[in-house]
This record gives sequence, C-alpha cells and structure tokens, in this order.
Amino acid sequence: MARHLITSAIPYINGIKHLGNLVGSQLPADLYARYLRARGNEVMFICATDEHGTPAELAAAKAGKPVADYCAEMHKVQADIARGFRLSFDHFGRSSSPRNRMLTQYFAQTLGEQGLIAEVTEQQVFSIDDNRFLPDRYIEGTCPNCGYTRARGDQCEECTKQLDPTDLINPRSAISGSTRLEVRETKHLYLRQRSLKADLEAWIDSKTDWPVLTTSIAKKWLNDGEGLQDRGITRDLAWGVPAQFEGAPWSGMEGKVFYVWFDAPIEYIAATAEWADANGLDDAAWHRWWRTDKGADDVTYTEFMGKDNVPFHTLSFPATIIGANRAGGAQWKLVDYIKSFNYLNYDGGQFSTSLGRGVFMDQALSILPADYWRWWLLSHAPENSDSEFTWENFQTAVNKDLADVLGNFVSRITKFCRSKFGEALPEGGETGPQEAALIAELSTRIRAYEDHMQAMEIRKAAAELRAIWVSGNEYLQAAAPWSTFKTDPAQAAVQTRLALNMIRVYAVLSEPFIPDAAAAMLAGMNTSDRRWPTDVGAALTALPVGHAFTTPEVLFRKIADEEREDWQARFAGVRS
RNA sequence: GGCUAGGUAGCUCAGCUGGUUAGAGCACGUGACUCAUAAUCACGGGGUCGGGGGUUCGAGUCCCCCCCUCGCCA
Repeated sequence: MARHLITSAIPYINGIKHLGNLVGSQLPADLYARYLRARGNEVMFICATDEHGTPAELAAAKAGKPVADYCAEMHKVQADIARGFRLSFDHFGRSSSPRNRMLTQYFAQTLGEQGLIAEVTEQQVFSIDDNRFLPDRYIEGTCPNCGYTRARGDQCEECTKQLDPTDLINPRSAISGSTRLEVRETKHLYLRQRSLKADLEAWIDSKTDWPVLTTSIAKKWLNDGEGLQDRGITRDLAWGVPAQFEGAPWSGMEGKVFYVWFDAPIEYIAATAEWADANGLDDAAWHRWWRTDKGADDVTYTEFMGKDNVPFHTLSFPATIIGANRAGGAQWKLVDYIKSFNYLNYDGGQFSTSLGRGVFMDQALSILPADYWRWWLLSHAPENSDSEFTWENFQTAVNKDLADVLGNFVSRITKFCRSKFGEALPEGGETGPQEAALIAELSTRIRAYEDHMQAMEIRKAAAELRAIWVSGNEYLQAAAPWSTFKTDPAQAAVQTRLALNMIRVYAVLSEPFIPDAAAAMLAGMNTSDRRWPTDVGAALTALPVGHAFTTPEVLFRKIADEEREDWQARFAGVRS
C-alpha cells in the first residue's frame, strides 16, 4: 500500500469558478484520488481557497463587507459547491488560516536567514484618495500607442501593447477613478530565485517523465532572456500574511503582506496541518506527508493544475522549498509529478470568469446532477490540446454513454430478472465458452483501464471504461437470456446471475468518474462490497445465488432536446 | 517577433521510437433482437492524414519551407 499526496490548484476566493476551472484541476485530481483509494492506497487529497490579494479586497468592498467576512462566506459557498460535485478532499482549507500565516512566515524567515531574501526599494503608484498603492492593472488611462482610453497599467487590451503605469496618459485609479496619483518609494522583499537557479534546473532536468507542456514552460522561464528573475514576494496591502513579524530577519515592513503567489502554494502544506487540527491529530500526523525528515520519504506527491499555473508550481514554490531545505533543519517534500491541463472552450469562445461567459459550477449543478458533468468533463479533459464544450455534444455524449450504454444495461438486466426470476440472483446453470470469453475481455480491458488511470491518461481511461460498459451489452445480446429462458431456464439463470454481478463490478470501476451512480448501483444490488475486480472471474460471483436486490430507478434520465435548447439560450450570454 | 501545442472521416478525437488495405466514439444507412430509458447488438458507406518539396525500398509518423488555429512570453 503506497502513500499518495494529491493537491489541486487552489481556486481564488473571488467568485464561483466555471467548468473550465473545474476540469483543469479539482476534477481530475478527485478522479485520481478516488482511484488510488479504491486500489487500497493511503491518500491525502488537499485543496483550499486562495483568499489573499487585491481582488479579494475589492470584491469585499463592492459587497460592502469586511474582507475577512467576505472570504469566510465565499469559502463556504465554494465548499458547498465542491461537495455538490462530490470532490472528495480530505481537507478543503483556507489560505487565510492561522496555520498558513505561521508557515508562510516560517518559510520567509528561514529563507531570509539563508540569505535568499533581498530588500529592494522601488517606485510605485500611490492613490491618495484610495489611500493605497495600486497594482499596475488597477491603474487606467489612455494608451500612448493606440489612444484607447481604458488601457490598464500593465497592458493595453485594445492594442495588446505591454505598458508601464507611468506610460499612461491621464492615469486614474481603476478603483475610485481618482486622478490624484503620485509615485512613491516603497520597500519590498524579493526572493532571490537567481541564486537557486542551478538547483531548480537540475531538479527540472531530472523530471524526464513529466509532460512536455509542464517542462517546456518551466525551462522557458528558467532560460528565456535574462533567465530566471528574482521575484517580489511582498505587497502594500492590508489583507494577507503580515511581512513584519516577531523574529523576522528584516525591519520596516509594517503594513505590508506577502504576495498571494508566495503564500498560496504554502497553503497546500498548511491545509494538511488544518486537516490534522480538524481531526484532533498532532503535528506528526501531517509531518509524515510533507517532511522527508519525518517520514514523508515514501510519499508520492502529485499536483494538478491548468497550464497557467505551471510557472508557479515548477519554479516559485519549489524555490521556496529548496531554499528552506538548505537551512538543514526541516526537509520539505518537493512535487514528484505535475499533471497540467489546457483550456476548455465554450461554444466557440473561451470560458471567462471576468466576462461571465460560460457555465459556472453552481449553475451546472442547478440543472443536472454532478455525475453528468463529471463524466462529460473528464471524458473530454483538455489533456493534449484545448477542447471544446458544446451543448449538442454534451447532450448526445451523456445520453449515449450514461443513459443508453450504462444506465440501460442496469435497467434491462434487473428488470428482466425481476420479471422472470424475482428480485434475487437465480439459481442453476453452468458457465460456458461465452462467459469465459466475456471474462477474458473484461480482464484485458480492466487491466488497460488501470494502466490509464495510473498514468493519469484521463480520456483514454474514460474510453476504456465505456468499452467495459459496452461489453456488458454485447454479452447480453449474444447470450440472450430472454431467449434461452424459453428452452433452458437454468442457462438463462446463470447468464442473468453473471450480468447482475457485472453491475457491482461496474459500480466499483466507475466510482471515480460517477460516484453517485456507483453508489446507487451498489445500493440497488444491496451490497457494500467495493472490492476491486483484480480477478474478474471471482468478482463476477461475488454476489451469490439467492442474493436479494432491488431494481433501481432509472440511473440517468436523458436530456431532452427542448431542455438542451433552453440551456443553450439561457447560457448564451453573460452572467449578470 | 520568440516559444509550446495543434491542424487526421460531417462532429469530437486515437495513432509510441517510420512498415501489411489509416482507427474509435458520435452522426448516417442496412439488418438482427425484443430483456431494457423508441434502449441494445451486428454490418456498411465515408478521409489524396493543412499545402509544397525532400530523405527512404517504404512517411499522418523524419528533415526543410509555407499557410491556419490556440495559448504563453516579449
């Protein structure tokens, strides 16, 4: 039994995520966690909300609430939705937790003591009326290049030219609109990534099994232009982990906090500590997942994320870990494998949180159960390239795969048994060549399915699972128990018994993709036997002669054309 | 402009280090069956593998040039 630490990129607190966000990190991470658990591994599956930073402050202000209250509310909202999608986190933490504050300050202090943090004085735009420094993108003005009047301080969205806030003509605060801006001097802490470059490069180079999408992005940042740059890890903000604290190896950082991209990945660790706290466990309970000097040596750590998060997970966060480990004290675990995803597009364009375009997680759950979304999203996961969601494709794929192939299989055999033999596994008959062939095929396919799941080849795993479902229908079609029943009821009985046992096997195999349906199938078969079908022949006799079951309700109702048209229209515009 | 990935049947996609008549699912057509959510199963039609050169006995699969899409970076 191996130990697996799995983290999903942590969603930002500001608002509800769309399906593209879901399929890029949380959902595939959940699939993998569920699979590994089903195979008997010890799993720690961690996620959290990323709560610090300017967007959270502004959203809270807009909602007229203190930022801490706003984050607490939104965390609950996101946690509820995650439960709705059956995301099986062992803990869903918060980056604003005391644990994360302590760990973030601990890492910063340790890095500082190693000489890996530099104090840098720089010029930044300060808004007098807002009484705050403004991040580049919160300064608006006229683009000096194209004359667009709403260009942002980091880039003009009209002509795409990269800008410096001081380039803007008639600059103003994007928060208040105030033009009373001035350039002020401010001091910040920088993580000296350049001095860690050799270590990072050697580490990346050792990861020969990583997807090209992951390593190419990392190498690009390592070697492009001037190479890896030192990175500012503090900001002039009130909401975050204070950069000045007792024991800090620097002074004069009052009123400043760590940058979200410094403290957010540390939350993976902190959330595991939060998990221990929530379960009344001691520090050793989470140390054994994260500290290689405290028993985490045999842990395999896998991260899931969209491609936009790759630089932070291949460079910034590892720099924090490698630098802290140099101190020679606590030794922290580096990631072993990064599974990254491309983007899911929506009906010819992009999903967009800021524009409110696409289907958002709460809306999705309001129109269909989680399994529908889980199945479609996972079986179309954007692994090799961007993929596309369309309502037509969603409707036909879900109706065909879930309702016709799987749901109807369960329906036809349970109802057949009920009408001919009653609601218990019938007695009699001997298996023959047809059954042997079925077992052989299932064995081959299940081994392939396991290989794909282990390798996190999600689309291929989904295709194989579907083929496993199909083989049940093929068997029934060939065996035709409704036909043998007329001439040889014992023969029909053994066929029916085998097919009913397939329902349990399908439930166990399918659980990572469609947990609710799997539970319904097991409940219908009146069993809690979730043993993995390592030996298919044995697995197909797990439910013995005479075992009672109840014919389940329709597992998946079909999506009607009118519904699809309705949703298509309803979600065509932007979310208000 | 630099870089990544991609451009394969109407649609969504597989095709590893080059090798028999290029595959799957959906959609479409024909047939079978009637247990089942008008479900299922079988068979079939359909592609000059973005374009053009080249290497090779042989290339979606390698090399060069060009076109297009998406994203990242500057």
